[in-house]
Amino acid sequence: MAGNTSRPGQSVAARTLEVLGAFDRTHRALTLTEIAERAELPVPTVHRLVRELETWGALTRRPDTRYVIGRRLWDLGLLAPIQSGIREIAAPFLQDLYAATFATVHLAVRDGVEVLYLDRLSGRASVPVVSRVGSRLPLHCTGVGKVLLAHSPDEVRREAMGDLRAMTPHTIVAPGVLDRQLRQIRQQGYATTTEEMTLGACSIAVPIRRGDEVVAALGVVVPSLGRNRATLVAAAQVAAQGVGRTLGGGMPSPAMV
Amino acid sequence: MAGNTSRPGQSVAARTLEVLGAFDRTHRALTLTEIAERAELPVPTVHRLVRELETWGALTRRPDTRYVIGRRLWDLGLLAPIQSGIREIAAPFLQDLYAATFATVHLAVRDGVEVLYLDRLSGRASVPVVSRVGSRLPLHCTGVGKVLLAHSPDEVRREAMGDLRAMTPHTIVAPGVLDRQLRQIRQQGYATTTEEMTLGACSIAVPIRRGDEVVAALGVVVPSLGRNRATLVAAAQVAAQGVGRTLGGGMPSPAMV
DNA sequence: GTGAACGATTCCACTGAGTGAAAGGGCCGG
DNA sequence: CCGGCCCTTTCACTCAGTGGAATCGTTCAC
Repeated sequence: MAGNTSRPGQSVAARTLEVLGAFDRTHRALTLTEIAERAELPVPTVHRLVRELETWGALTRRPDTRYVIGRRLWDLGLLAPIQSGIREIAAPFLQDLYAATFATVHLAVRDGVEVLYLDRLSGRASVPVVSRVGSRLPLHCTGVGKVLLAHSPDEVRREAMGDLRAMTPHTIVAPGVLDRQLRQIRQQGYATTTEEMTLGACSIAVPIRRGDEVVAALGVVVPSLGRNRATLVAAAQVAAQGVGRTLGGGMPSPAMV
Repeated sequence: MAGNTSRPGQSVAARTLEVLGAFDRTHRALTLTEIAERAELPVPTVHRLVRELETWGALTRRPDTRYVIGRRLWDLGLLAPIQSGIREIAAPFLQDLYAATFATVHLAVRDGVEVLYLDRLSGRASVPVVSRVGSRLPLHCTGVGKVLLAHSPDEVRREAMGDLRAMTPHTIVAPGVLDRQLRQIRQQGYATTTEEMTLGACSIAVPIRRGDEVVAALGVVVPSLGRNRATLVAAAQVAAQGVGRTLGGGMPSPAMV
């Protein structure tokens, strides 16, 4: 910045972004001092930046003097290609699937070695689940994750296999067992989980294909699979087919995520 | 900034935000030069800022060298209180309403003298509508808008009445007529529109209350009202009651928007 | 094949915007 | 009334930011 800096080499733009970066899912409302601590910047510096961010609408100040992400950033976030691609196309199909099953329905893509949840519909009566729109979970213990993992490049699969953390006593942590499951998932065209991520929650998931490539996964979460497993799989597959058809068979473009 | 500036008095942070501000619904992917034009900044300056934004994840560069809003800003936008308040609470009720009617369902709040759409569910079979999540429309010609207008402070109503633009031949542009409608909406507890915003689209809308205050509105869009008007009103009211009950009767906090 | 046109990059002499310790307010709770 | 906590403002100090110009890389017309 300009002279007198305690940490030279960091630009003003970077500091501004650090301030925004202080906010996350577990820190949605921060005081000036908290932002300064989390961004590792002096309070007066943060104060100046925060005022500019507030003026522009990136942050909003609540009556209790805490800052929260502002409406303008919300607007901006909605412009991300994530939002306009698969998510919008899939939305009606998710709704149909929800209407047919009244279970929590998920749309997810792979982001590195994690599942990124793009959309979720959950009825009041549904099983409580941890996933939220925008949240990331491990690939190996969720239905959509296993589908995506089964259709990932070897490289990704190897990396993911290296860290099979147990989320519940039912989580599969043996690479051999998981590998056998993945093969089966590719064969039968769907994945299941039984309390592997959350106790009391089971799921089935199917791939969404653009042409030959699996670009996303669609999942249904229920208290137990039992006798309606076939029904759920059928319903999910119909919905996934529909999304895939609407996506078109064209070249998968990175902008469509 | 530092010396040599063509437009002194503008901070680096402000310029960085100008760069982000260059993106909007009709400009989702911009080249460097386009950003520079829209932000009214020299190309090299924008280039430097854009690279920092890309490094941080606020922007993503597509293969065709255009920039789009990045995933990290999407994440950040989801943290806005807009997202976590009414929207999440209402989501299951919207889904129930959708499942019951298979019509496009809206959740909206008033933002100044406009309707801000917080959420939308639309089945494939539904009427095409212009609203999208995050979009804003005039208050006087949409169902949710009329509900919100009917329960607005006099000041807002006066301002909105001053500019009744005709969107279709059916749009109500006479303040007297609209005022009478608003009174009726307050009495009967719901609003209707018939092709006032889009030809071929009618709607009914009901208020969502937190305690006594109307904090949002819930709307259903259908091709025509006809004989199932009563059914739609009933279904929407049940859903709106549910949302209101779940919101709780506490002090309406601005953070909940 | 050539060169005009356009956008993305890089350079670098020039300078005023940014910095942050310190001091000043404002608001509790004790 | 005072001590603690957080927000806000001040201001001497200084180097980060600026942007015109030059360069590089494509694409496209002829």
